[in-house]
Amino acid sequence: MPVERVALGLHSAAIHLLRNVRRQDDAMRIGSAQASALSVLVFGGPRTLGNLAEIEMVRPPTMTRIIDGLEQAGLVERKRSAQDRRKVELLATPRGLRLLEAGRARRVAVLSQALRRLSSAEFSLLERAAPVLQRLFSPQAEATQSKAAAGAGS
Amino acid sequence: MPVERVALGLHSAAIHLLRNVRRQDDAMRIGSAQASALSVLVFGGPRTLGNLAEIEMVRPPTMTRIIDGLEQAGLVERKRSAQDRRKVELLATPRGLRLLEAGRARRVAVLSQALRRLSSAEFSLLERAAPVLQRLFSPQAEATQSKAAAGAGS
DNA sequence: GCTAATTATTAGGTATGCTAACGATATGCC
DNA sequence: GGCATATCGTTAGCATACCTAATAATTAGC
Repeated sequence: MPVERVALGLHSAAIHLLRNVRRQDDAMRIGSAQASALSVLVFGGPRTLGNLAEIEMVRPPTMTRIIDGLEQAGLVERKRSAQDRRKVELLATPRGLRLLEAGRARRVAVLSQALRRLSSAEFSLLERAAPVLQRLFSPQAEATQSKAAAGAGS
Repeated sequence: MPVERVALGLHSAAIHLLRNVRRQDDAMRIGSAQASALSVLVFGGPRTLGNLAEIEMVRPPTMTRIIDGLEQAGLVERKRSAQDRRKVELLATPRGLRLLEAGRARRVAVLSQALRRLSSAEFSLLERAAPVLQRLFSPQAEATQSKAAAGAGS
């Protein structure tokens, strides 16, 4: 079955790719869940804690603690909603934005460096494969609305 | 820079791919680190704790506890090496093997199902891209040498 | 045979996930 | 208006997974 051989290959490649890229996040000095949550706030805009928990597919108590850390680090601000005082609005601070952009640049740099080691034929192959891979499990393809385009998830 | 666009695309695709595949692992009732370590033992054969820690890119104390859990669950056996009594040989039990094969089948099924939704041109593209992607961050490409064989780490 | 290196473990810290229970607020129903 | 109920976030307590530092056991070197 070639389908399953390709499936195994893609699975293994994805694991190794992320494993290497993720090392760069250490420089941010925040955990991966924090980085992912922050990226949603930076690239997707302010939202409530519950909404962010849903997007990140974690339970509210988990998000409470993720945000605790980000707030202590001065990367995110909590603000009680005026319309509904049960809700807490979350927004990235300028410092959070700068941190995330620097991290994204580092991640892309690692990947780009690996890509530059390829022959031009191999690179062109990946260039055409990338959009197909993105569609494979794109949020639109599923019923669930998954984490947005963020570009920094974990 | 097309290189960086491809890098971003591959990164995002890898995140979504693994997120979807990993959901299947919940059925195994063991954590992802345990599943990954077990898969190395099953598909790559017995090895020492330190060697496994290196392959999995975690520190020995972390591997000690990962194996603690697997041993308690009856999926892995510890055995002092006869040649060097400092070393601990790890090997998957028959039950560990069965569990992992069932899990692998589920993961591959999810991926294969997604692949089957592609056109034959798209599939053929991924078929050729998969080996290139695997080489991108393959252990051989790095300084380390012993990490090879595994074949299924997660 | 004493010293140094290697291997795994224990101890203790942080981050990330969960459920259950709670306080504060909003909504609905009478 | 007022009470019951639902919703939102938090606290409390538990599990997994990662780390560094220190320790015990064993092997290797001189």
